[in-house]
Amino acid sequence: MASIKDVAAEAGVSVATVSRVLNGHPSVSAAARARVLGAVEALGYRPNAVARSLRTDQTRTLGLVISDVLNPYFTELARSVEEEARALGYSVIIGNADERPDLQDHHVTTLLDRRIDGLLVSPTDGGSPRMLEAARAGTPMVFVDRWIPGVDVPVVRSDGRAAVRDLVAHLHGLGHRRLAIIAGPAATTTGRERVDAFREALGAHGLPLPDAYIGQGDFQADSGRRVTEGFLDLPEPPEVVFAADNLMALGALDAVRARGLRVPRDIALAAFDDIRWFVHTDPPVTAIAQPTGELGRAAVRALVDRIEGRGGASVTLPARLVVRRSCGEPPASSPQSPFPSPSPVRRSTT
Amino acid sequence: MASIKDVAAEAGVSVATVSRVLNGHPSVSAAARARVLGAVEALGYRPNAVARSLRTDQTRTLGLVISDVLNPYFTELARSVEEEARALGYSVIIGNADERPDLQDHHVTTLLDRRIDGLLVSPTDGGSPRMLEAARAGTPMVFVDRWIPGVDVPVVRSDGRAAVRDLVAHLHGLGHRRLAIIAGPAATTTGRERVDAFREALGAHGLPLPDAYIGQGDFQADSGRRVTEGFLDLPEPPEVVFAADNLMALGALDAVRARGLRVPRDIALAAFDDIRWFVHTDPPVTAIAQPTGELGRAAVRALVDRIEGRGGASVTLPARLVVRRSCGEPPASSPQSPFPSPSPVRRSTT
DNA sequence: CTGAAAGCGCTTACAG
DNA sequence: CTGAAAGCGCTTACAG
Repeated sequence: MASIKDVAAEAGVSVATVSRVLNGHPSVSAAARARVLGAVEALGYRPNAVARSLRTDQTRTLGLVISDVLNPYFTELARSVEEEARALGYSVIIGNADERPDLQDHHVTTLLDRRIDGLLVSPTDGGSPRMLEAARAGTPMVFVDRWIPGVDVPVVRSDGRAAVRDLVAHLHGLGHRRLAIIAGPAATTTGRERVDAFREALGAHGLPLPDAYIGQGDFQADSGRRVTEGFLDLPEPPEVVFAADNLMALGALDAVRARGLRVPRDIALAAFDDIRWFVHTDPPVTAIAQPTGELGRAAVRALVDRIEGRGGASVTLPARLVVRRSCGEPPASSPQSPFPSPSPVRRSTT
Repeated sequence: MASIKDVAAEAGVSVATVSRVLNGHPSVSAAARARVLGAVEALGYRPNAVARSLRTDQTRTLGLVISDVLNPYFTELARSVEEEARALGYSVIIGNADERPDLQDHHVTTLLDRRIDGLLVSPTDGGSPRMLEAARAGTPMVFVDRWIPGVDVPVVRSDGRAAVRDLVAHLHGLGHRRLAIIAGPAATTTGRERVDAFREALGAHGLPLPDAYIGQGDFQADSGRRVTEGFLDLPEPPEVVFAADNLMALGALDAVRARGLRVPRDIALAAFDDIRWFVHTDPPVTAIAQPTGELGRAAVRALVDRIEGRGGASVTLPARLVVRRSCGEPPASSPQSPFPSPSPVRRSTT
């Protein structure tokens, strides 16, 4: 592969001059510029990004460590991250943690070894020593979706509390009183918060959240299936299951179907995170939708601000409830939302 | 960040010795090794991968350019690729082309500039000059899922011909005679092949595939919706729509639902590529399943074989039909597959 | 077993 | 406007 030396030789100038025209430095004569450009063209020369990075100490690359690529929520997040990064002149390298702290740590280490300019992470746990150390050492970093309390890093996420309140009001209005949740790992903020928000919302209606109705999942489908089976085996099974993410909702559907039961007749289902397939499932699933694309873009902007020394602040965006049919038929009489709500609620038209 | 010089100073040895212990070179005294390791630990030293790559001319990194991250098929492929690569000591950088040749070219260029050791690509088109040039210049490369005819690069893919034959036999057995297809882009091999296989299978049953029953899609959901609307507007709409990938099937479901029609009562639906949600859609969707994980792993093995000078050959794996209910109820009388088939056919139990 | 030195492909003060 | 030179952080013959 042609190097800058080859170009210099071909153009009859020094490598310094070649470098200057390549980097748009103003002080190069038109003649020299033309000869260099000609040589670049003739040789099909492309600068070696590795050498450039070593010299300039910047890679123009962002690292993104997501919890699970197989989760459509994160996949959409990753897409918007890459898009915004590209618009700002950065590449992104994605590491998939598969919800495993050890894999997360592997990717954080690899990314740091490659000297990425900044790190975007949705932590699966409280953070490995390596990650915490990087944050402390000042590596530009921002948390997205999930975060680690006590670490001084901006957080870009959505707040689902109001939407969870709307969901519980919706369920209560439908006559449901025994509500259960498939929780995410307690080691994650979203794992804890969604349970807290759910419990708080139940409390507002005078409803309890007994321990038996809190199933411990790990944000992946199998755990949703397993927890749902447990719920169904209870002497008094819940009337509604709220899955804290879309994959656990998938697992719940698997479990319900495997028993020959029907949603919502035998048990109602709702999920955190909305995905396109929820419109076409049997029945369509009521879900809480996050502004995923906006989250990804905001996270990149915050990170690039950090990298380029412009601060970079936390951002919190609201989530919203999308009512479909998996919790029972809403009263047909009411064209309006059947419960008072301070936050935007959309009744799906599909 | 500590460099190798700092470690050498801390350990009281030369950088050459530090490098040797870091790389497991045998000729280092036990004492020197211990001091170096101690210094590494004390300083929290991590080798700079950028510098190492520049010096050794290898990055231990694979590039993967996929057609669309939002497509679960590619997402699963990417996951298995990363997994196998990691097992072999490589990282992978994913580029998402979003089915756009210009974006694909952007990622190929970026990846090549970063001097990845090898490139895995599922081309969205006939290949940009840059990609073709890289292949000709001997950059280790393998095509996965889709490929470019005439380019001397191994191809790892699955052959859906037999499964498409099984599908058509299934549809024919159910009494369907007017079968339509939502095709992928003609610029892609899978786009062309699935239509060819479908036409050929129809021919074997004496059925035509009129032009009006070939809708041009682009493997993304919106095109599936649009094409399906066109089919439904036909004076004589088809009885079955076969979507050449899962996203176009999603779009087809959108279109059918928007008209207040039902699958399979009003129109039957089948898809290429099986995804977990197809079990829970209304109705469950009959699909052709690829051995996606195995494809990803085989592709990585082939690529690493190329990189490490061990050849690296093409691999073709069979796809298989998974019958569900979206094409009509199969005759309940037959516990066996209702059609003769040389390839493995699984009747889904879900 | 060990170190001094060259060199990977760039960029960038510095001097002219 | 231009070039010679230093240097980014490593690895690896070469000599001892």
